[in-house]
Amino acid sequence: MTKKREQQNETRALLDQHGIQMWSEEKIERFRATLLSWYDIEKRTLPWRISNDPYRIWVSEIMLQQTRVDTVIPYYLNFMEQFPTIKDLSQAHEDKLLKAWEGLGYYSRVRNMQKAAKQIMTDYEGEMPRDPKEIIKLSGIGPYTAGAIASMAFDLPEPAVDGNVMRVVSRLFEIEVDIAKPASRKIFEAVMREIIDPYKPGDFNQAFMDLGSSICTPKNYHPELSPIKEFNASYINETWANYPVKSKKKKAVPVYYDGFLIENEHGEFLLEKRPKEGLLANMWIFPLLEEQEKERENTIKLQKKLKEDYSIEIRLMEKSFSEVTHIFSHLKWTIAVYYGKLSCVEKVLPEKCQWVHPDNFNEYTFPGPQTKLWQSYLAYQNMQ
DNA sequence: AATGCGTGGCG
DNA sequence: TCGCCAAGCAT
Repeated sequence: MTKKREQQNETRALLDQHGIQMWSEEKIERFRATLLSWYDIEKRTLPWRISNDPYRIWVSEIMLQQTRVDTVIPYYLNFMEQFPTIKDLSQAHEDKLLKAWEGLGYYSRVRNMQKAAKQIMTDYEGEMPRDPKEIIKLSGIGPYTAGAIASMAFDLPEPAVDGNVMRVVSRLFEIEVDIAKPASRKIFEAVMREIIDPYKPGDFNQAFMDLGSSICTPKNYHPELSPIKEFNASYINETWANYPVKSKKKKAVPVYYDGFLIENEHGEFLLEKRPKEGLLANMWIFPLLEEQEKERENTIKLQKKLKEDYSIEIRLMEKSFSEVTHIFSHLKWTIAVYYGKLSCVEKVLPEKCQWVHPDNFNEYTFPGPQTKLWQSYLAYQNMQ
């Protein structure tokens, strides 16, 4: 038995197991033609669609992970200008990379991408490997991105299953599995392997993305407007409101901080570099002290803590002048913001800390909460 | 498998 | 205001 036949038997078994009735070969071919002719007319012109260069496609796919197209475009143009080749990326300074990513979120993406660029330089002579099994070994590249690169850059009939594909396919075939579960991805890959166009796999995959973001949307969905409505079982059976099945996310856990804008006699503020792993790794932020409760410490206690943790002596204002909130995927920060004047110059700051003048803030990479803290201070100053 | 990891837009 | 989302991956 050939490998291909073996794989086909496996995918068929998976489909049977979940009660998914695969289309006839004739229907599959009609579907491909319908979808691709819609895509030919309606496809968006995007900066990463002007060539099949695997590097350009790779960068776009990493940026687009959990991120909207409109947000990505300016970052993408800037990034490609600063780091036009895999070699440039592999040799870049990490601070410069992080700065280019500032505001995009999920910052480990860019560190993983550089790690992968180095892997490509050493293991693949500076060229993206063509084999999906090799592509997926690269840092930061998972099943979706590997499939996207293989199909778009190398014309290989590989599925690229993301949220769009799961949503569209679950409606097409009335698939009941919960798309929030990691294990569900394999079901959708099996379907896509059956129906993907072997001649235009890249366009086929991208057509699902464009359809998913324009017509087959999560909300305000109008199946009657879809170019593939005649293939859509949930439309024909009027069950489309039930798909996709998706369990709820847990809500962000509240965390409370006091944040400190501490100014020295040169008009510089104390910044702290976050640890090299975890949330907002390697980014710069004003000192924060965590509170157990929403209840705030008094000024004396905070001054004492700051002396212990940062070996600085300050005159702190009596009350915080504002409150800043920031919601991450899994955390909700609430920060009471204080202003303080350095009263005593200490000999040794902690390694992670620096005094920085606001004129030079743009040389440092700030995460969202840090930007909000600074904005709240500027607004407070304008009130005075 | 479940959790950690950002941000901005929208109803 | 808040919940949900948008082209996922590492661990």
